[in-house]
Amino acid sequence: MPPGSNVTADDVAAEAGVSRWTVNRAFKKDASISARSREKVMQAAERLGYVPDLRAASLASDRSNLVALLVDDFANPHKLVMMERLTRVMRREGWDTLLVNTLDKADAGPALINASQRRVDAVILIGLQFDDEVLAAAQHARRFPKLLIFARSSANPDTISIAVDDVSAMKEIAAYVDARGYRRPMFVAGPRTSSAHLLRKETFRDYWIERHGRRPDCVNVDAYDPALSGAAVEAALAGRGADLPDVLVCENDALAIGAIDILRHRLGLRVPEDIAVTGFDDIPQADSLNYQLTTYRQPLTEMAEYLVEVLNSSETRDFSRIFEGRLIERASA
Amino acid sequence: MPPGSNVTADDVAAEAGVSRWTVNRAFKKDASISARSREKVMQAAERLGYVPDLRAASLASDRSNLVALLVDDFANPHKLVMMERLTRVMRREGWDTLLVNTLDKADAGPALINASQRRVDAVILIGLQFDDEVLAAAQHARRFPKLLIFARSSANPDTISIAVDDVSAMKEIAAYVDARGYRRPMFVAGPRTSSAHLLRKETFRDYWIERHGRRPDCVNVDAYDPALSGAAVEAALAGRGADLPDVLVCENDALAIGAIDILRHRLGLRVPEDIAVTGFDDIPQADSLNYQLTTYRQPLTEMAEYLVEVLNSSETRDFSRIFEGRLIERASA
DNA sequence: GATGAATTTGCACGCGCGAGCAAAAACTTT
DNA sequence: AAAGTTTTTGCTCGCGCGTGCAAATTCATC
Repeated sequence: MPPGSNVTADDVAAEAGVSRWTVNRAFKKDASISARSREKVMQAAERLGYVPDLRAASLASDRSNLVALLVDDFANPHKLVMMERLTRVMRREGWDTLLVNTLDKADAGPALINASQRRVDAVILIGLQFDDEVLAAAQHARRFPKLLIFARSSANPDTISIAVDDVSAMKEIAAYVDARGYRRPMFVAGPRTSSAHLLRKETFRDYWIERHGRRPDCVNVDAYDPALSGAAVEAALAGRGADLPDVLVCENDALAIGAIDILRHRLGLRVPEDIAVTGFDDIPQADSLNYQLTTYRQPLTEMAEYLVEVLNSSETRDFSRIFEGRLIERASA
Repeated sequence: MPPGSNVTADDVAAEAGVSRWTVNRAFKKDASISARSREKVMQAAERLGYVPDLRAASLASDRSNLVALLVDDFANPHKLVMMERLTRVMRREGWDTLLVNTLDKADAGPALINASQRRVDAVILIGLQFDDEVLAAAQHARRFPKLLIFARSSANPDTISIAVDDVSAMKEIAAYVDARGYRRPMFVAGPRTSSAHLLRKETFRDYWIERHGRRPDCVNVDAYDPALSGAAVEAALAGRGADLPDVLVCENDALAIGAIDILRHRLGLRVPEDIAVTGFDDIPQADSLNYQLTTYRQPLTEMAEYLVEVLNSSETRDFSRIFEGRLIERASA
């Protein structure tokens, strides 16, 4: 079947002895059509190898059932987990996913325009949030789609955020670390982008200041990349002699894993005996024998299902919602 | 800008004082248009927030510039690397990516139909290949797109395979292991799917039989998932007492990493002193301090660039091509 | 079997843009 | 400045389907 020869609904209509509209109705979920003619149509379609053209459908109906997934951070294994969960749930509900690699920070705007040209119904950011400039670009885009932030909280009223409560989650981690008797924590933070991104770090800091009157040490990493995290931690600990922290509280698992590798293999320290480590996300590796990382799990499936609800809804209210995660206690802290 | 109000090329044309066709030409890369009117159009477009509608363009031109990326194996970290590389290169050249989660084996057919409804110009499989049944479904699909296999060789004449030479790569690994003096290898293989998939395993086996007259042990894992790999290796080694292999030759890094974790943390063995391990793919973790995995690297960027060439070409010859990879020697073997 | 209600089917029109050609405009050449 | 050449612009028609309504058919009821 060469690319040129397109079977259209008209062909199927002729084959089945019905009108073109009946053919297309046969492929709609709950269209007004009798079982008998649907059957006839389906058989004819099968014979001819017909499948409806979603481009045309989308053009005519002004709904694409397509969402853009913007990802800028492929070094973080958690992205893979989130992609899997999202695409699985979305596909089941008839939503397709446009994967857009936001090459770098400056590229977020063009990436958004790119998606906009396909007339996506929504744009999803996973694990990060829109810069204000990007948001402005989005608003300017001719067809302003829903802007969803998955697995990150955001205070921006123009976006819908589906995430766990960073504040209460981090408080739980802090309380856990505190209760375990650790007294010299160091926070390992990811890249500093805008506003709410710092929530976890600030929450931990505030907690510690309130309880112990001291501001915990902190190290910043430029990306959620285990290799970079390791390097940053090593640099931070170099030259401190015996004055080491007793626990590294990491903004997420990607950072934690890089830190653990460095502690063990470069600094010759044991985890958790010499330095404990906590993460966030509960990526698959966190549960591996090698890391046994104490971390915090978000209910991703539940969140993904809610996200699809939001996609399916035509209301325009603010759908932002906070989910309950839970601390996963393992050997690393 | 509410969803209903669409700015079309006509609006921009009026604003700029030109015809609609001039507007659309202004957005085409090398269209026949004067610099002056393109400038006029672009400014008008900017003012109105206009971006061309790719659905309509695709409908009219019969080219979508969209490819479907079928992924079924989100447990393998290498998928993330390949996705990044592919989307990066493709986007630069104006190709968008539809990420299709092939939920399970039986779902490959429906996934293909799904993609076909968006009239993708090509379907890419990464790291696995089409089952024969799926291929049949694809052929049946009304618009038969290019079928590409990325990072796996395939003998099927209807598909285009872009990969390294599994046979020579595995021979190189085998020779390396052999030269290092290992004599009791065990091959850790991934899921058995069709035909060429077994290439690595068979190549290693044949090499070993030829050189040493013995058939190496082998363990099969149901998916490229470190956790499953660990379990399978543990089961295979249980009850063998001191009769252990001296090297695990793994079909890829995902399997190797799971194996290493088990060897170290469950069986109390050292890598490579007690048992060495080799992988395939050179995923980021292979280079981590923790694993230092000897593995085989494919030239992914080069391969992705070639893939885009294939996409851009309108010829129909067989574009399959073999690339040169190289052995990355690290501490694990 | 006639009547009204409910279901099913058919259709005019439009979604936004591209191919390919003809008309117009802008340059060259003599 | 006229004629020829090249570049630029405008336009007809069609891509395949959805919306919303009217016509036709089927079903239920008495």
